[in-house]
Amino acid sequence: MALLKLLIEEGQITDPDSPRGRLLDQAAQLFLQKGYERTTVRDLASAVGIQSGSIFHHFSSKEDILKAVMSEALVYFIEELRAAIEAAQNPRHRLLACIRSELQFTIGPDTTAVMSLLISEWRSLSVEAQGDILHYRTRYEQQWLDVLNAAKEVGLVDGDVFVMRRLLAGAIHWTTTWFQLDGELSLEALANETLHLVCSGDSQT
Amino acid sequence: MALLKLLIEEGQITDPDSPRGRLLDQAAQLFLQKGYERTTVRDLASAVGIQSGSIFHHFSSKEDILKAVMSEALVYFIEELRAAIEAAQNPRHRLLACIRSELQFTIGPDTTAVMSLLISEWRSLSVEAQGDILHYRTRYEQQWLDVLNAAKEVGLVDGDVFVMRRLLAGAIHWTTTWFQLDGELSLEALANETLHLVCSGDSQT
Amino acid sequence: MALLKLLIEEGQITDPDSPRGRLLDQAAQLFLQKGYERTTVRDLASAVGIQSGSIFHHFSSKEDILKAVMSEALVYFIEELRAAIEAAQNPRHRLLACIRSELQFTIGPDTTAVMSLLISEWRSLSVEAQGDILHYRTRYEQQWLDVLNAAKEVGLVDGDVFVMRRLLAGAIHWTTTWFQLDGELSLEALANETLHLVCSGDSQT
Amino acid sequence: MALLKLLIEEGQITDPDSPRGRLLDQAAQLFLQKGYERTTVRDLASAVGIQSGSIFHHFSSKEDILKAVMSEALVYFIEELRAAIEAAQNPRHRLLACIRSELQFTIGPDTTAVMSLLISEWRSLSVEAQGDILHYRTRYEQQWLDVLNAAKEVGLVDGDVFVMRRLLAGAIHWTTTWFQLDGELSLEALANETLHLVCSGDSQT
DNA sequence: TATGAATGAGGTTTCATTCAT
DNA sequence: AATGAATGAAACCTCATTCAT
Repeated sequence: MALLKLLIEEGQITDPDSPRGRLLDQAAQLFLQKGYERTTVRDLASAVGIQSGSIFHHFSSKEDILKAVMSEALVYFIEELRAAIEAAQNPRHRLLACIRSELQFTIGPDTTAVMSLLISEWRSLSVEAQGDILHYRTRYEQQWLDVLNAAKEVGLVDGDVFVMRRLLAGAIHWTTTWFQLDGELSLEALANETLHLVCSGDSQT
Repeated sequence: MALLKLLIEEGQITDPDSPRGRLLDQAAQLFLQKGYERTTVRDLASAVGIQSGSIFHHFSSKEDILKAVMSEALVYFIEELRAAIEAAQNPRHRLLACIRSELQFTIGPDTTAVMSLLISEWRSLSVEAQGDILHYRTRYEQQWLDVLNAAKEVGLVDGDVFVMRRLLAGAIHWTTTWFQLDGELSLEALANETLHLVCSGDSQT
Repeated sequence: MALLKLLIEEGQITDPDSPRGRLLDQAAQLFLQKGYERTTVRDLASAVGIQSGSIFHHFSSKEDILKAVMSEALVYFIEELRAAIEAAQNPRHRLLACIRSELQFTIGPDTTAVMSLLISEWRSLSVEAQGDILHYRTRYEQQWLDVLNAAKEVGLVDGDVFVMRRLLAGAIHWTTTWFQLDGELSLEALANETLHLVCSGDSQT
Repeated sequence: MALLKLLIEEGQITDPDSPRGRLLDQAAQLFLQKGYERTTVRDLASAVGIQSGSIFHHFSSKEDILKAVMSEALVYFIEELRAAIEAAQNPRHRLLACIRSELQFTIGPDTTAVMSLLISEWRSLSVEAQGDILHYRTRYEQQWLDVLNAAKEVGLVDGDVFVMRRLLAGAIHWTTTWFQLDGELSLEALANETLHLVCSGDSQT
């Protein structure tokens, strides 16, 4: 939260109380609910309470909105992940922090829409736009790989770290289709269960 | 393959050499490549080499095509999964058979498009159509759950089987984003690696 | 009835038991019910129990069907009207015969659809086709005018016979919107009431 | 005229100088000339001088245009008829007022298209739309019936008023097919002639 | 900044008609 | 005579985007 405010102040993320920010929020919701293509600029405008023409004072095109949603989400995820990793004290905790953070992004109350969009609407971007966003994704993934490599070096996990990252990514992203935050399984428990997928670990230090 | 021919003869799956079948094949490819919404019926018609109006002799609407792609795929997956399970000789092999089959559907050369569509274009169906297709999905999932429950009874896996199925589903479906059939990792090796995610197994009987 | 058979034998009207005749019958029903434009060739084919392509063995176009329905109806109406006039014994009865006949065409059980079509779908004909059919209409109207002129000569009616014919035509055609054959008012009573519109007559000889 | 302006100011009828109003005017002309089905939205758009897509800013569908034409016409007819009846001083004059008004709607220069449409394109409305419009028609007809019943009470006419109304409606509507405003017969004379159809009148007070 | 009417390209779908079988 | 798949023009309608106000 504090981190989010900082990023807003720095101008890296749009203030959610500004018209542009409200637009981005609603866009994330609607794009996820109905899909990018099936969401019309009019839908979006009326969700925000403005006229459709007015949207183009804030964004140059509909795709520009999707790009902004994605890139701002990634900026935030990158920073949040960095902070979580830094706060952890050993390779195992750092790996758990990655898992917990990504689960949080995926199924936590505030970011679930944008996280899912990154995956579900990737093809809705033009090739050029994909290139722009890929930049951010690479930076995000690099942090995961660093943590996994470190875990491998101390024998916490073994096997191909690329494959491992991908199996984990799949398992985590998929939670969006079934996990209920208010269900019996807590996010923390799920994070632990997910950690066990890759490190059949013993003591939980 | 033999199974596929049987289903075609029984009329449960459209003959891929018929006009309707060619349409379904191309639709699966295009819907996956460009997305359902961004694929126009004109695209589809020209991919098959007919006029756009002619499509509506075979299907009553564009959505009807997507429904047919999905339901025929599921009919095939259900039968293929059943056969694979029946051919396996113990709970461990049956679970491996499930994993291998679903990996095969996901990244094997013939079915990858339709398997991915089932997930990526689910929201493109109207609610009614979703209900129709859900029928098939439920039958498919039930086979997985039966196998996982049997595995749990003999102590092969432990934990919540629903959660386990879902983590596995996520991991497997995600392979579509990264796995290369002609890469270093074989499908069989990946299946084994995936099995280890849930059963930290011992003897590989 | 006897007259109808005669006309069929003479080939002036298509035998209603032939495929062509069944097509014409159904066409009249459907064109009236749904309108010519909203009736598709497929509707028509399936009403008759054949395939849409087969219709074009009997008629060269959809409009050709409408033309045939109209011209055959007029051929029959002309002859029926002539017979009714000839059977009547004085100017008053001849006028009543005209009224009764036209009411019969309009609301009688067998001809109501085709009679209404002549009016409601007139604009659906191309200009050329209108010219063709107008021929028949003129012959039909001439018989009315002859009877009205004769009635005027004996002082039965007065005023402009053209105007009178048109007021009567309107009143009679309009019955199609409200008259119930099985209601309280008989067709004969309605004919008499209609006659009174133009000849405030006395004795009902 | 004054009445029309009032209704426009009240918002019950669209201002004919607004884009929507121009659209309605042209629609009435074209629907009558070519028929609703044969009039395309492009025809309509080009008659008004806009692009076909722009029509859908004003109406949600083509049928919506037809509905609006009909309901606005009826709103006007209802009010005009009411005013005409109120201005007349005795039952005979009130009946004449009804006849004259309806003749005016039918063959008068401004309303002839919409009046005819109400009859000729009724079947082009969906069943639901017919229900909506029927509302207005009923209110219009009730005024006629009230006047006819009052005329019957004072012995001006006799017979079934429903039948009488329908014979009159038929005769009046039919004038659209033959009456020429600039011909020998004046509208006033025709109104009187029509009145005589039902009340074989005496003194012409 | 905001509006909202207008654009115009392009989408899905319809349907009379053709023609090889 | 009949079939029914295919045609292809044209229908209604959608929607991102523009622009005068």
